[in-house]
Amino acid sequence: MSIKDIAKLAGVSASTVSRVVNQRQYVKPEIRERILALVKQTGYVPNNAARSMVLKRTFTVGIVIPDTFNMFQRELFSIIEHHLEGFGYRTSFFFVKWEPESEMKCLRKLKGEKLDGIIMIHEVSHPEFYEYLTASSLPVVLCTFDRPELEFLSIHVNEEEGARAATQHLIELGHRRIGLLSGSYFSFAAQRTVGYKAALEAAGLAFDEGIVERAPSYSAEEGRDGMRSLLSRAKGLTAVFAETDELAIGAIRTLFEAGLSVPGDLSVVGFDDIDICAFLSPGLTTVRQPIHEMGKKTAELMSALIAGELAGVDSTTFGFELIVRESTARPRA
Amino acid sequence: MSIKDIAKLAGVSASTVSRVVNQRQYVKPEIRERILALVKQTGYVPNNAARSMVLKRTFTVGIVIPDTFNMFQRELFSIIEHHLEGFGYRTSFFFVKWEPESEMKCLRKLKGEKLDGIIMIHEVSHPEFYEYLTASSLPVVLCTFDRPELEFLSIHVNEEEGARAATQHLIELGHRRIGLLSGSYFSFAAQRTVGYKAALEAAGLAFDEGIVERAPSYSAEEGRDGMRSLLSRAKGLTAVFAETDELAIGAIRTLFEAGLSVPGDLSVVGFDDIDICAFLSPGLTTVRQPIHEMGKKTAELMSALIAGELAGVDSTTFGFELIVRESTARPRA
DNA sequence: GTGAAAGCGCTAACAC
DNA sequence: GTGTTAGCGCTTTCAC
Repeated sequence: MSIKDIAKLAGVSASTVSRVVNQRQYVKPEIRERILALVKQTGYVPNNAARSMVLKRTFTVGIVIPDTFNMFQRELFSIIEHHLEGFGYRTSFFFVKWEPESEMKCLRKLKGEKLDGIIMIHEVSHPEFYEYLTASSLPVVLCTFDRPELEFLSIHVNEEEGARAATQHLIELGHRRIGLLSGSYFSFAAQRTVGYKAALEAAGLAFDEGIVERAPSYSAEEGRDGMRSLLSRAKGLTAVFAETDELAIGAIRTLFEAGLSVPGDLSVVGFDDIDICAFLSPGLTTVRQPIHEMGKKTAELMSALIAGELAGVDSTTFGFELIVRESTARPRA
Repeated sequence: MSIKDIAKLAGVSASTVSRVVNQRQYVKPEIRERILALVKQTGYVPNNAARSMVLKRTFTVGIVIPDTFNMFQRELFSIIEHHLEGFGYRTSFFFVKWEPESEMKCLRKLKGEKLDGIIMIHEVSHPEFYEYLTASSLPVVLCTFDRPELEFLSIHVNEEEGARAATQHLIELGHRRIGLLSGSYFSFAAQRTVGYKAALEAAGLAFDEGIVERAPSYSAEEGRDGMRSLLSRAKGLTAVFAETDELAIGAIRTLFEAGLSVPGDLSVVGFDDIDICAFLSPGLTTVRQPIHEMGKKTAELMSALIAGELAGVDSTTFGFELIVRESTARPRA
């Protein structure tokens, strides 16, 4: 079923069908109705490829996301997809591993799709990637991180302050020896670590590398292993700040295996507030990112960027919310 | 950067560039090298839209998935995506809500993309959807469910037997009053319920609607609420079989809130073995679907279907594995 | 109001 | 071996 078939059936030219389908002016109501009926009856849908060839745009936004995306990113991309759809854009996902070859492969795919814009929910390592993004002058929004030196618009939470608040919460409960479970690669890890240090410093507590564990990634598995390592070498901990909820979940698992109770023996705080946090037992105290607002804003920025409506378009740093559940308590006397 | 630009730079025709890019025969090595160098230097990537117009195929497989996809489905689609890529196919996701309008919108999108094949990780309700799939004679694979009456290829686990094994495990531990937390819409819920009943029957236990709760969906939230309802009206339960892990996680949350311990006061079994199960405290006893094999097989079937290599191509019912962790134990004496 | 014609970037059949 | 040509399905001038 092509536009020509519809035209033939309606006894008009393809141009007229195109006008009707794209809601243009200047079509006799009678003919419009006839065509609309035919479209409905045949189930005709225009071919996107042909359409984007002539329009030189695809109405598609690419979202680059780690192939091991976690629940936080999963929720985020659903939200972005939803809002983008509201603006009339389709969404295309590009899963990339933390490897230069995977990033370059992703870049090739990106180019082949002739996207209208690109949203990065993933920090890539290869400079060539960002160079292409800049050189292509494609609309780009970084979501959940920033590269201030690169002049891309960015949507993210105040990572440092969030981590500071999480750590301060533990300090206020009376904890003095607070372990840190951190990750690698992504800038938010470094920022959350800065916040952790700031809270310690403000309370007059010394930063101790001996109670810091830097995991290679951010999964529950890494959290479990990282906590094992921490437990074996860092004595006297009464609390742990894990830089993501999944690290926290893994850490709690290790404590469970060691026969330690949370928060009885150790308090644990996470970061992100993924859906599952509220359903764990005990519920996880964590730092909530305003994921809905962030996703909505990301889609709005992208839409404005594509439309060239640059008034009021700017990066936004969102506030966080400390969600106190049951995984934190005063240390045992 | 189009093929003509490259052709001009290389001093050859577009056809020659096309031959080189698509690795066809009959190009003088010297010219081939020149073009390859130019491609690399300019970062030229062919335009997919133009390519698929003339080839009349997109090298893209659509995956239809619920917009609220859970961790099991999330893992599954990553696996399928990975294998499909190995076969040279791109993947395009279509998120659909459990609403007729959403399904029809999805169908329109599907048509506009001119896909090479469609994988359903989601049972839709609208008959028109399946009718289109059949009428279009597009390769289709149903993954994680079946519609025997529809003649599509299907990849799924033996739901009934898995549920039977889960329930039998509880019975063997000595449980006699085993609640059921079920869901709606999807056929696996009904199948798992059948397995639950079969196990009861085999043990000479009566099926009691009074200890069955049917949630509207399958999230942890529904599990929490369903368990609340069950707890208030079904007295004397010593165990619960939840038809998905997420329902089980929510159920455990309710028990925690009620001051009941798992497995001390109640045993809980889930189904699917999503990643997080092993990291919960206590670890969740559950029925593991061979997700990697299922995803791989789905991609293989799709690839074979597209290539028209129909030898040995058939639906497969996979076996399961009962994973006993810490959420199940003998009932209190 | 409507149709004819051109062209988007690419590939394949055919000519040379 | 290589170039010329036609055409995929669509939209948009530009005539009429």
